[in-house]
Amino acid sequence: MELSNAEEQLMQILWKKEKAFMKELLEAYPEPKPALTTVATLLKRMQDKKFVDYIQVGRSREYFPTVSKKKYFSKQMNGMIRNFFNNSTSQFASFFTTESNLSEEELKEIRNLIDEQLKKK
Amino acid sequence: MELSNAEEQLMQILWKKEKAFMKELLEAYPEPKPALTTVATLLKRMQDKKFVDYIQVGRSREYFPTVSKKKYFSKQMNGMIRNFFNNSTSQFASFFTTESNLSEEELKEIRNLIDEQLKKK
DNA sequence: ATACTATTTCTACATTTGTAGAGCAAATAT
DNA sequence: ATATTTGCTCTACAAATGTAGAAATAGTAT
Repeated sequence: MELSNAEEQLMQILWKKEKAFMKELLEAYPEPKPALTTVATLLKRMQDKKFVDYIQVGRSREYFPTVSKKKYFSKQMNGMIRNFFNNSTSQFASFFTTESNLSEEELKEIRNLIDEQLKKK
Repeated sequence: MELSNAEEQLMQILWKKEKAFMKELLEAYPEPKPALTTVATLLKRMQDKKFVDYIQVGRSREYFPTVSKKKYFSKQMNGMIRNFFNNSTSQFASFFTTESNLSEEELKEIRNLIDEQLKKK
């Protein structure tokens, strides 16, 4: 089961905070903030989908993500690469390299990263 | 307005074919194929959303995408980069370079592409 | 002309999603 | 102890989505 948009937005907040109480989540929302019950509903659905869990701290719950941002992101990326590049990661990389309008500095920086990766091989 | 999942799947077919008649679209679907009317509904909604149009060819319609795959893809990518990398394309590239498990050959290939890009600057 | 075929459009309906009120339980302030 | 606050669960409801039947349309084969 995937996250809906509203759920993903809340996930972003949770990932940023790593863990948080209801109150903090609400505070983290930009205006116009949703009703507390709206967030509660989203949290519950996210728990059902196994993306969020909590620990009871005193009488309140501290929520936290059970799926790392990195892992979630990777899954999303793989989905896109599958759909748009026939599952070829390098084909995606090519497209990205030539179409993303990176600056000279950025390109150099990435080349350095690639060199480092290559060293490890 | 964004495309829903079912709509996006149909878009992929349309992008691949560039243009197609109803019959061809249906054929392109993997089993189990949806009902023809389901595809018709999706097409109509996609027309409303301005992602698809058609030309009348004789008595039948030849559908085609009005948004290129490239453009659509870029928009999706930008959304992800915005949400996951605080809008930093190079930060995304770093992550991708180090986390994507590209092979040595692929990394070299990409480095070459980057070099070519740099030459243009 | 008549029947058959291939859409198209309308309508329908179950799910999922976005949003939030009502009611309730528990902690806190007075 | 009583009122107030916090936040959880239940319930609700509109909008979006996935899916498709029924009816209308318009060529095509006979």
